[in-house]
Amino acid sequence: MPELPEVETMVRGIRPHVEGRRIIKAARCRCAYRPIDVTPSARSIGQRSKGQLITRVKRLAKRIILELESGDAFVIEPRMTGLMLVSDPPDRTHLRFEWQLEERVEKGERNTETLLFWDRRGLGTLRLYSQQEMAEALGPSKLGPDALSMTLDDWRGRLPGTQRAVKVALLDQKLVAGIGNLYASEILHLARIHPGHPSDRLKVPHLKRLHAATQQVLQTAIRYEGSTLADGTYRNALNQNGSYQNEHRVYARADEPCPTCGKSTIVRIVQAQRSTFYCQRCQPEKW
DNA sequence: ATTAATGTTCAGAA
DNA sequence: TTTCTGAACATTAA
Repeated sequence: MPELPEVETMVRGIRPHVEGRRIIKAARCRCAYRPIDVTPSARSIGQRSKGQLITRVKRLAKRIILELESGDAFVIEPRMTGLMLVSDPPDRTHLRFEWQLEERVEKGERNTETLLFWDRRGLGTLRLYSQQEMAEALGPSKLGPDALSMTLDDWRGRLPGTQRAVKVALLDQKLVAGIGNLYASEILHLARIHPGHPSDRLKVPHLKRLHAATQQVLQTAIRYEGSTLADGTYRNALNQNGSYQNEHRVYARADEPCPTCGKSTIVRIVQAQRSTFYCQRCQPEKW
């Protein structure tokens, strides 16, 4: 499920193929399933973006942003199973959106001319925003600071504002943006914090560890190009597996020995209707 | 053959 | 106000 590291990997993967290139055509794919949720209408998106130069490709939290010379920007939310590809897709039945790009020859090589959005479950969304709409849709009232830009002071300023369990708070994109279910468990294990700990009762030493663990887990996961889980859904821009799943400390490792202490086994609990994995010895409830 | 589970986000309820 | 629940969806495992 694309979280921050997976989306960052997609962005890095498509950037050299897409940035500085002109859009010939942007259109929804006729898909065997329900068409992708787009705003404004697919026709309007096609008209407004046709002929536009893609000036910059960037990531914000779990979203991919394609900035155009007009000031408009595509904002793509992969949600559960969406992928941005510059290669052959896993199949054609789940293709949702396609950008045909102007051909370009670089160093004697012909680069990809098509950018694809592929989405098996179809929960992903695509928007074409004006600058003002962007500021509104991605502003502080909708989205907290990006997880990688969070400073210790940001953590100290934001977590005490809620009594919710820290694992649940980490999933709140208004509080901190980019962390999802998988990395929340990984970060808390590295930080040695119990997932049920009330956010507003975390002390400064915990917040320091949380800050450091967030940086370490997300940066490392980006180096490994994200996590491809057992269902094999997530792939990078070239339709290749990530490899951070081999480094997971706790996620989906119930009943396996804890990689830190080797004595306890990882347990699975449910919080806010989602799985949480942790070590009862390394992440004690009280200390 | 049904049913549950998967996890992100939003709308609407508690 | 804050927190929680269910729905959207396709696919797989039980």
